[in-house]
Amino acid sequence: MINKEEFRKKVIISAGQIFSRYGFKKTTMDEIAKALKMGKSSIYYYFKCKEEIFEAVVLYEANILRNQLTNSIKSVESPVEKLKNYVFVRMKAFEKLSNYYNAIFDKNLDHFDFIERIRSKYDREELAMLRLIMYHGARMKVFNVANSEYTALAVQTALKGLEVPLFWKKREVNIEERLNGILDVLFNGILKK
Amino acid sequence: MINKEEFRKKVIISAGQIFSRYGFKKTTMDEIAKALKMGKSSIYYYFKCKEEIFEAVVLYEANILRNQLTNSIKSVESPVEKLKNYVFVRMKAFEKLSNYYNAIFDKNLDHFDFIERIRSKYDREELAMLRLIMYHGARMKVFNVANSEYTALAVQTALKGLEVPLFWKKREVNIEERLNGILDVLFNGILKK
DNA sequence: CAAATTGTCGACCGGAATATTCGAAAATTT
DNA sequence: AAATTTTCGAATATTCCGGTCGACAATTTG
Repeated sequence: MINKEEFRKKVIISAGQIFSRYGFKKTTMDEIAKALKMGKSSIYYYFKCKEEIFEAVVLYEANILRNQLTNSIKSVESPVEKLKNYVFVRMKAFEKLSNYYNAIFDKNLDHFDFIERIRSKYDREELAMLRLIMYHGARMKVFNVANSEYTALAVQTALKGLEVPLFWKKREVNIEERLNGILDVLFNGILKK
Repeated sequence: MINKEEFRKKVIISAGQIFSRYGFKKTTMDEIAKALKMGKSSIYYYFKCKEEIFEAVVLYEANILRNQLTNSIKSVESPVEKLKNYVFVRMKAFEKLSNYYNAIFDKNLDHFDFIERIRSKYDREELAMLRLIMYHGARMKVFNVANSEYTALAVQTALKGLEVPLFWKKREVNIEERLNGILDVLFNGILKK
């Protein structure tokens, strides 16, 4: 291997797929090793413990999500489209990530405080992005928002409401439907008539 | 509970969902019990062991599949449609079932010989269905098959080829695409010009 | 080349998780 | 109220799995 960092990334990607399928607890080091065609012990040369791998995976995925979101709003001009894109990409990502969360909320609440740190950092970033969208929409006289800060917060809260059924395994509920509902209400309450 | 059989069915359905998600090994009796809102020990009143539950689940699912397949070919008249329906239903089912198999093929090859028994019985039934379709198609002068027995065997072999990437976790490959490819080739080689 | 460093791995350990048992007791039937 | 069926908590037995260790292969250094 040329580079230690290089190999760590390989592990992260490989382990990420398994974690996302089975969650933290149900994923074994043996599986990760086998997926890498490697002895289990070798992995410990690159990572201190299983938890460290998980942490790296979450960090990595969070980064990808951030980029996807940024791109999704840069790719269109209209504020409406920006918001729509943002919300859809976000939901898609969280749907995929729900497995990670299911695993965490199981028991190990004490450990994994790093998840909370990532989460709150991400929350702040999200708020900034949403505020930007709101501000931009207001500037272009498409949105009717008095205070973009507060409106962004409201939107964020609504989006979080969508996560709940995603993580609380009530899969029957059609998320897409709800999402469209929220967007509909949102726009009709926000758009200039 | 009115009836022991009734309750066994409840267990089978509930456990089936968990097995299909996590496979045999990664599914715990605790999870099954919790899903049933029941003490773990109570389940042992109805089933001898975890393996017996799994066996019952597989049996149950195989039965459902058989019915779905029978219905799918009864629901249309045209031989082409019959074959198409059959193949699609079959693939859909196997996609769903792939988790069971992943779990089994992992290590426990010694146990679970009952799977092989089910499998070979199912194979024979499938062959019979396919032969019927072939025969019917020939009768209606839509298919150009000399020996429906051999043609059915060929079709079955092709279908099994589709399973491989399904179970061997090469999820990237688009199965639907391959399936359409196979059907295309199949019909153009089989249909009367 | 040899010494040092880096990387890989099999074998092993101990604690945790988990399947299964058991007896007691609740619930239901007789 | 006795008998039977069903449930369950606690205990047990067993397997699993994260992590360690030392040997050694591979590579680098000098």
